[in-house]
Amino acid sequence: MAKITDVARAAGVSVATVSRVLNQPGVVAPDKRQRVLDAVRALNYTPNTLAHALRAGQVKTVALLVGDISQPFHGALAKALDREGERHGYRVLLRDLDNKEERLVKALDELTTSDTYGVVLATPDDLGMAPVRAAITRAQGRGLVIVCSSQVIENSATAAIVPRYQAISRLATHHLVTAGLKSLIFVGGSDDSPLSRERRLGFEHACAEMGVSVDPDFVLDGEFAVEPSYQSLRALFKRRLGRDFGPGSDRPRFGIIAVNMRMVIGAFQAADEFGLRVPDDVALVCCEELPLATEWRPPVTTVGIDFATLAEATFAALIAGSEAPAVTFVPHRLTVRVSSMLPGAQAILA
Amino acid sequence: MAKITDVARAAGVSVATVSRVLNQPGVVAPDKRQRVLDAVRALNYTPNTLAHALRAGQVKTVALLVGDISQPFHGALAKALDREGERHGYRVLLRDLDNKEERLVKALDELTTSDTYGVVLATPDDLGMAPVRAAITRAQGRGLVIVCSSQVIENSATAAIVPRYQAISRLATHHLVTAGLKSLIFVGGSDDSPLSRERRLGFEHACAEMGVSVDPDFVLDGEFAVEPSYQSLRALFKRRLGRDFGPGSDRPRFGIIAVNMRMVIGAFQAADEFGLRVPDDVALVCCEELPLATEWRPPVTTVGIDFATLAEATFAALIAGSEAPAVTFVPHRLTVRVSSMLPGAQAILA
DNA sequence: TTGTACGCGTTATCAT
DNA sequence: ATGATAACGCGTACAA
Repeated sequence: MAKITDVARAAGVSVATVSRVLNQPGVVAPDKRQRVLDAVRALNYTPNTLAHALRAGQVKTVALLVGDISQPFHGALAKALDREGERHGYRVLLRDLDNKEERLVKALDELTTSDTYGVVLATPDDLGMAPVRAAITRAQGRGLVIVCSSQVIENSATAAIVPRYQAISRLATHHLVTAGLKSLIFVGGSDDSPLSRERRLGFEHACAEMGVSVDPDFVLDGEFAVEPSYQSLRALFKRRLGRDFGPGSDRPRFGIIAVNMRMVIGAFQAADEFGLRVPDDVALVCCEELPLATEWRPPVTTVGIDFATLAEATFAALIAGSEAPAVTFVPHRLTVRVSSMLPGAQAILA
Repeated sequence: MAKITDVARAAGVSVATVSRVLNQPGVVAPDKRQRVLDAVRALNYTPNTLAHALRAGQVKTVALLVGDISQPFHGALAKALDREGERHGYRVLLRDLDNKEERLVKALDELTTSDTYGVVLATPDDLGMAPVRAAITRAQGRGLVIVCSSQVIENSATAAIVPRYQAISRLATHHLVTAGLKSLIFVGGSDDSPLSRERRLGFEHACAEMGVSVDPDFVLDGEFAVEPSYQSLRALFKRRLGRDFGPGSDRPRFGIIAVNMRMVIGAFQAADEFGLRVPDDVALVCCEELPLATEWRPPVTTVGIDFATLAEATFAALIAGSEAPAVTFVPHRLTVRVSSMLPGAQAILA
């Protein structure tokens, strides 16, 4: 509660001197400097952030507008951003959008440069719609720096920090084909979403490259959730299992590429219901890297990005402001775990 | 970027009138009032939050200090707090503690009344340690309102908003015993944690009340994670399954009470490995209510609190400040799902 | 009802 | 090297 004038009085100097001691050390004479520091300690003085920011005309806060913070993926992102922000002296304001477009527009319209230096957009939902783009433009017009950590927004001057979605599902598919699998199931999202389309293309391209045919029936919409993934896989198994792919007479293994961990869970449950074991009967890869993938039994092979790297690139773009590149790609990584290993290979892990 | 003086000039009035139009509607003459509102629109004026707060001496931001935001439980809490804060005009600043005591102390020491109105503490870790209590006291001395949404902090003037942990595990246990189960396994945490002790007591009290004996071997430490829960259950099954409890000759069902969803996952995996089906061979209850419990297959019976209610009580305590009651209990609820149903009863759901 | 002027706590400019 | 003071944008007491 002590202010700079109190410190000045206690130290017997002017407020200007106190300010200098704190901000331009070395300019003030050693004796006065010491007296000021003593007074600061004695009075337990802390500069008023508000007054500082008002004077400086800049706030060290970034708003994280996130689709659904109760999803571990977004939680991990928030965590990484908080850590990275700490390094740069920024704080993170959290706004949960509940995956609603109108909440995003409202949240954007409420932000000001007096609250917030910049905004991090992170939602899988399509941000290309006119109302959203308009809200982004308005916010930018108010001087806010906006960065999107999930997708490239077409026709928008918003810096994007994105994984290569297509390359990720392509690598995941490649991994399974390399392991000798010929029958592959892709559990993705609806083609309405540009991101989902990207991922499906990655799957199909990889299959084409590797000479594996894609049965349209094997491309499923799991709606990014457990139940629909389970249901669609179950339906597929009912129709085709033992006829077109394993386990039939010779029980050939087949593969599943699932986009996120919830879809992986759905896949495990469907497989389980048909007596299929992972990885003995089914090899499985997930296109996002979360702690749960490691904790799962068997541990799940993933192709994913590192959240710390994503956060780092995001802050770099925020700080660069309008100087930031339009698109920054975040590298991804294939982490092979038991879920996609040949039964014989697992022992080598130990 | 327009300021109040710009609006005043455009409307041909003084800044005081503009301020009044915005803050004390009804005081200003209708014609001037309209001119001001028009000017506000035309200039796209937004009051400067910083200057406003500086003048008002109060900030409408609360800091959420959370153990690990990548856990869905904490994510759900953050989401609910964001929503409730919105209702009261507050924003939520997120700080992830990574379950580290020193991070908590540091985060608390960095907060000021010029940044933050109050602080919500939410971590399962023990907050009773001296360094933490000291940091809390320091923060309170600086005028911050502190509320703890996870536990009662002994010897501290911090308002607590807490579930009745003991009652929750007790109700979960009661539910299983009522369903006719005599062999119960409790997957909890280490007794080092006060919260874990509470939960274990709830389990034991319920057993005592219901005349069910507690085998100390059946009280496990799952460390709040998948793998340890899986391992400890697996070890127990190896030693005792088919000897002391089902499935033996007559395959009696038995029950598992697990504290959180990660432990439930571990339990499912251990059960699966021994060919035990939920709920046919094992009935299962989880002591926290998360979306994943519903999505799981089979859906998991839970005893848990409602996050919206928790958030509501938390903000009530924040706003009440020193007038807030020392402890506010959040009601819990038993939601019976398939995981604990008798095989015959499941059909009735449909 | 309306306008003038001051203060919120800082920092930077300008003298000294 | 140091001190007095203006300015950041707003709300309100006081005067008119």
